[in-house]
Amino acid sequence: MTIKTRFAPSPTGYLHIGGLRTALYNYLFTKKNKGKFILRIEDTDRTRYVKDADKQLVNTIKTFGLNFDKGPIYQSKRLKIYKKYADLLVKEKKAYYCFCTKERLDDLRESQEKNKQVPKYDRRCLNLSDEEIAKKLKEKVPYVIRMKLPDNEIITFNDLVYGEVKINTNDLDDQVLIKSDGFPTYHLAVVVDDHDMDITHVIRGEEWLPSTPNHILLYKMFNWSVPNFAHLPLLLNQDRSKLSKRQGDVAAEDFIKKGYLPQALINYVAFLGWNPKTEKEIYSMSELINDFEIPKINKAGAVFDINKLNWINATYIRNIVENKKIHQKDYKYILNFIKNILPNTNRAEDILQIFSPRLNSIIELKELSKFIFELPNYDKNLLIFKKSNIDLTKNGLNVAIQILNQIEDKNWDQENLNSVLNNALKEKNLAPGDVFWPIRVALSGLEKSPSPTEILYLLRKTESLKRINTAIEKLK
RNA sequence: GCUGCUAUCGUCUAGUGGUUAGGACAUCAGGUUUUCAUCCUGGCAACCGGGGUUCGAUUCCCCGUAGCAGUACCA
Repeated sequence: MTIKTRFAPSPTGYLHIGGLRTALYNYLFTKKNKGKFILRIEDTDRTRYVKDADKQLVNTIKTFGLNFDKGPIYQSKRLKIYKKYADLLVKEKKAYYCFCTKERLDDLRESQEKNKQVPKYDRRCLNLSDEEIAKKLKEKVPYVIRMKLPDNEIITFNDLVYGEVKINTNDLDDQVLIKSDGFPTYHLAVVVDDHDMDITHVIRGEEWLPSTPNHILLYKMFNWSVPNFAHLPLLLNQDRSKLSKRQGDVAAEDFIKKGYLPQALINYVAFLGWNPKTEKEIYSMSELINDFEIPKINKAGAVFDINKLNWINATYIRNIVENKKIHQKDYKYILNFIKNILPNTNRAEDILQIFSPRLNSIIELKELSKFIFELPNYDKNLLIFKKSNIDLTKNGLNVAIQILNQIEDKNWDQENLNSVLNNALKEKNLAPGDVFWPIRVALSGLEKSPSPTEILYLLRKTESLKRINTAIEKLK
């Protein structure tokens, strides 16, 4: 049997990082088993619909390389199908019309909570006579359709991640299937669609575990075969609550905008709740596909840790820059990113080369490279190395000016700069701290920066000499 | 409240009826270096608690405890 999975986000905005992981696991499982992966847009809540969020979602999923075989399929275009099935259940007395108003439902819940009862629908409309129903329908009283749960029945299912789960129907509610606006709820739509699309494995977040019995009941009411379920442990904030926007970025797009590489994010997110049981940490998509197995998924929620993401992203960046020939596409991606955040330079490649070892995300380049475009104000004492003094520093800078001046523009590269400076150091018997340190400060104005030869190279001759002269002036 | 799920370093995790409980991130210290970063070396750091079962339990069972989720005409 062909494996079929789906990722089914609702278009309420960005792609949540948890959603990204759900999509990823679906994708990995599907590819591993040579199945089909469907994208379905669950747009049944018109009040939460965000314009074009669906397009954004599709784009984002694609930038992560999670290509789907079919879709996107929109639930809002399948209204008739859901209604047909809901009507069928009503006809078979497996579901019923409910005319209760929102107000009554709210009051009911309130009083139940006050009396420490389980808040659930009291089935007032279950026993309406056919005449009463017909009358209300004729009067166009708004209604919903609710599923009728069996009493005191234990629903057992075998979750691929959590194992055997048992829930008594008495603890469940008669879920609404069709809302008063005619749209289906998630519960109906998900069951109808997953059946309709021959989904074999439903891989979704753990928050759905408690309502899975409702879904199973629905499958049984329709006489459909029940798919496999694999519920995924939740992604958590630092305080272990469900990952939410409150405590930092949760939109996958935001990470991309900050210069996290899609493959790094994929790599990181894959390891949140799943582990290949090896000690390898860096996995490409194809390696993930190869090693992915549902039994290796953990049960406990995982805290999203930006530190580890930073490390993985930094590792990817360094690797791509060090092996740019192998990773040409990724290298270009980074360069393009740099051109976007630093539009006023034609030195993107040199900047990347020099700063890549100190980058967690590409956006950090903006801050790190600032001094190249504008020399910051700095205290003249910063020019003097801790083991040196003002006279030695002045001397060092003057020597630097002299020898740098002799270097021709065409020879102005790191290797040459380095050897010329080192030779001068030897010949004149100067300490590195009297030459390299003050040059570096003169050029960057910073306490911490890349090495002097790197900055000299970035700044080129004219600007470098100008900045060193400025430093000498400061020391007078 | 009710129902369900979960529980190994701060974090992500590996692992076992007998282990010095392993790795990675973070952190700390040292080395390299003109600073920073990279890189290298090393250190600190965990089996939620209580009962069983057992010669022996972090591992199996039970009970607690804690955390989380669900409890919508949201998904």
